[in-house]
Amino acid sequence: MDGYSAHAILVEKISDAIQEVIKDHKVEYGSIVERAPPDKGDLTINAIRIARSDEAAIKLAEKIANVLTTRVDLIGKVYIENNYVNIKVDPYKYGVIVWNIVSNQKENYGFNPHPQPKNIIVEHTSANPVHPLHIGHLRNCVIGDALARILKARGHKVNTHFYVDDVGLQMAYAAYGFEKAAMLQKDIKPDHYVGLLYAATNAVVNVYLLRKEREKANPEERARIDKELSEWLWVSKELMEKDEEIFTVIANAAMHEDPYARICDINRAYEAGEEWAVALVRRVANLCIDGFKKTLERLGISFDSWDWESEVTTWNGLVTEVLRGLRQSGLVIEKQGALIFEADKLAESHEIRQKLGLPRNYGISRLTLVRSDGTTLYPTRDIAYTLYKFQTGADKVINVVGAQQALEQIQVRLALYALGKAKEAENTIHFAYEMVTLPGVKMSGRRGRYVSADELLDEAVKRAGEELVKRGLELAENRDVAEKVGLGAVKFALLSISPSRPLMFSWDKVLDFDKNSGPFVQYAYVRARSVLRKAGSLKPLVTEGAFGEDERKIVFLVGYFPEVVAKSADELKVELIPQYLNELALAFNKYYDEVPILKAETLEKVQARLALTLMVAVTLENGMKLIGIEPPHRM
RNA sequence: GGGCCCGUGGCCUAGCAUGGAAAGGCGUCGGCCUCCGGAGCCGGAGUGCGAGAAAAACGCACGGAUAACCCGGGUUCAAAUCCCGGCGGGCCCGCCA
Repeated sequence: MDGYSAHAILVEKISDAIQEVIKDHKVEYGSIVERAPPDKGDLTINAIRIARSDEAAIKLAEKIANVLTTRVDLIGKVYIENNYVNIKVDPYKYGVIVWNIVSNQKENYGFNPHPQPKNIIVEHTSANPVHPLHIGHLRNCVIGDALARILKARGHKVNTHFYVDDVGLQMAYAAYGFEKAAMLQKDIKPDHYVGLLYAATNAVVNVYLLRKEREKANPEERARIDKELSEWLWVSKELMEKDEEIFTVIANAAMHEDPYARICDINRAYEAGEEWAVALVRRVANLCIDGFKKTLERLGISFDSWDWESEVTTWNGLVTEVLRGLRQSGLVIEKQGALIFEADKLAESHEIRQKLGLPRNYGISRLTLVRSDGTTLYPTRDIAYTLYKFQTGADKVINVVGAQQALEQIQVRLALYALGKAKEAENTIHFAYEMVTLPGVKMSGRRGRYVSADELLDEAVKRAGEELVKRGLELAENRDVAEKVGLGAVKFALLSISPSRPLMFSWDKVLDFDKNSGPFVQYAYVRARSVLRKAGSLKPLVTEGAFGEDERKIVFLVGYFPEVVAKSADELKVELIPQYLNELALAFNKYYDEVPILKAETLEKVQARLALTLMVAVTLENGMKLIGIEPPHRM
């Protein structure tokens, strides 16, 4: 059997058959054949949407129903309800097609190539190498990874990139801390170590700067400064409690010099590529990245490319080129030695707004490109980086970046326009996701306040292990199972909520083991595999009349999978996959409960049901892999 | 001050681009293992008082319970969905990233 999607074949047949009947009506929307709600069959056609009036809809529905019953052999039953034509597939005739495609595709089932595949770069995670990955990054990471996998399953050529933000003040802060405290030799995971250095330096320097500012401040300003100061003193206290030694060493060092001046010097020298600064900064950054890689490896997430900001934007002169181009655009002004890009002016153009999909009144502000001391700012380098991505051959660039950065992402695209890179601007997509918030506290890397990804994963695996023990499995022999289940729970939870929705973190939400969860899907999969194992030498086989009404829903759902992949990829909706998997798992669990598989009355029935079970197992497995969840063999 | 995102049963989450039957889960109550793995499956929707042997029905009281689209307008045959105006929560408007 050719083809990747039985569902597509089915829908095409239905559409062809009803062409004649609906040709007098103007159909303004994409698909007239939709999925039906539960208990209304498999597919549905809304006659009123086509006919536009009640009486016409009734007649039209009848005509459609007639045509479908007589002309589409894959359909088993058609009935009209409230102006809807509800359709049930013929479980056997349609099931054979689904079975053939699944049998051919096997571990690739779900692969559903786009007619025009593209070269796509997915940039995600891209955490600053100054602290460990925390829950927010984890949301980014898990979404980005799944997105890349899904786009590949849609036939696109995908490259994942991690942008290492090694240029900028934040890096210099961490480097300063490292310079002062390197001799301490802490025995902790390197990124956590760097995180402590970074937070301690931030606290020390902020207190230093605020005190200095306070001396020359007038009374009103003092009130504000005192407030900030007391907050940073509180942060300092927290950090002292975490690691007194680190904090003290950095605080002492800062008493004998101007720490901020030193930090700015590190920043300037690093950007200029001076050897001493490069050695210092790279040591810290690499320490942190070693830590990232450990976490990522555990998550089963890897990158095709690690792009060092310093290399791909600064030292190679690309950012200088960008600045030259922007100056020529006439949209750059100079103010006290700093360069400012008038993004707001460019955004006045209706045409550009439209092309970039900006809402009419979206407020755009100016963007400082270069500081008075000649160093560049993050968005400036980001413009260069975006160009760099296209230079490597990408048709499309997807940036998985927090929604807080929406304005910056738009400014970058406006800058591309100013540079005459309209195509690049239009093919740069900000895939925004909302923050993960902790109840009560505000997460902040600078303040050392975060729940790290490592802690979260440890806790998840620990809880999964406890569940295993409850079910009589020895933990010692099942560490890998606990790992898969724990991580599966976390990933599923992070993926099933739309990225546009803010996520209030809670252990219960992220570590769910009930329905609508990673473990639930894994469990259904394990059951299916277990049945197949028990079948021994009995092979799955589909013979005449193999599937009946009992199998209909599952046959339909399995056939629908490649459609979900296509939709998920084309609309960049990762959450469709976990939703689908939950639905299939639910349907299979029900089937498992109600219908005997190995004890079916005839050999043919047993083999047919094994075939169904195999299809479910393959689909669940492939679906889980699409979102980076590992299917366990037992649990 | 301007802008962006979010607001769906007690709680969490789909649905909104393309208007047309509001879908899952959690919780709660009650069932289902001589069966292939129970991390499962199926079903239900309140409480108190009165009279009464008891149940149903009934009456009274409280409640969101044939339980939900933040509120108010508008467009439409039709609005959770589109438009306008509010409200609530988050975020952004930096010579931070």
